[in-house]
Amino acid sequence: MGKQMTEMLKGTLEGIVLALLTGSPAYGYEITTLLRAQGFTEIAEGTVYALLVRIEQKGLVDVEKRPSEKGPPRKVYTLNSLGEKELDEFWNTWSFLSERLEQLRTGGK
Amino acid sequence: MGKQMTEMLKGTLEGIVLALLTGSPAYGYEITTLLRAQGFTEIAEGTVYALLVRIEQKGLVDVEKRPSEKGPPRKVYTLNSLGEKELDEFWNTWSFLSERLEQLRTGGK
DNA sequence: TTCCACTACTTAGCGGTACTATGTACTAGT
DNA sequence: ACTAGTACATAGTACCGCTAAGTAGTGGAA
Repeated sequence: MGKQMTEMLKGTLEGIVLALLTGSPAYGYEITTLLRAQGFTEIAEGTVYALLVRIEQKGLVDVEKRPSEKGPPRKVYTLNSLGEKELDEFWNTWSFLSERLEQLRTGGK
Repeated sequence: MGKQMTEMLKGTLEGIVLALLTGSPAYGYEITTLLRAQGFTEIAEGTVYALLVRIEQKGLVDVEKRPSEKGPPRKVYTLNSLGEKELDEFWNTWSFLSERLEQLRTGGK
């Protein structure tokens, strides 16, 4: 992964994962493949699992363990109300930053 | 500063400063006030100076010391060709991330 | 049956960046 | 003499993504 992207993902990756969870619960391995399908081809597996531990400890998601047909049991994450609130704030923060940057790019000093 | 914003600025603040420097050189204190005027009201002074040291050491800017009418001498930073190249890459990285997030926000799973 | 690939999760240690807090130094106004 | 504003510097901290390595289960190829 490029260094720029690595740094830029700090703070946004959590929002991306929370956004992925809206509406449809998912488990770690699934989220990793989802991210890769979305273009984040170089996201490290460990990064995702560590992030999931974090958002679980922050109480943003509910977790349920389910058996898998092929491999160890899955940990399925569901966005809860606290998580939705956090996601809302994320979008606000993102919008602010995004607007400033768009302004900067189009020459608005 | 909100924690979300703090994390999200990682990787983008450098790009923002480089963008601010395109066309018009500036010194640290000036850059800090410019950032605050753009809405980044809680950017810490120390953050900016540390960032300037970094981009100077990476060779992205040229530096010139100029006396000030009111206070210690200023260090004026000018974006050089390497800096412009870095800024280009920054915009590419930003565009990629921005597009993915916009897609996520508008329900595109 | 041994080996490999895929699925699925975990964790210790590292590097980079923004923040906190504090300090230095110079000028001008009260 | 004191304060506010200008201007820069830096040691220490926290957070987060990456690297690397591991554990555990299933199924197919050799």
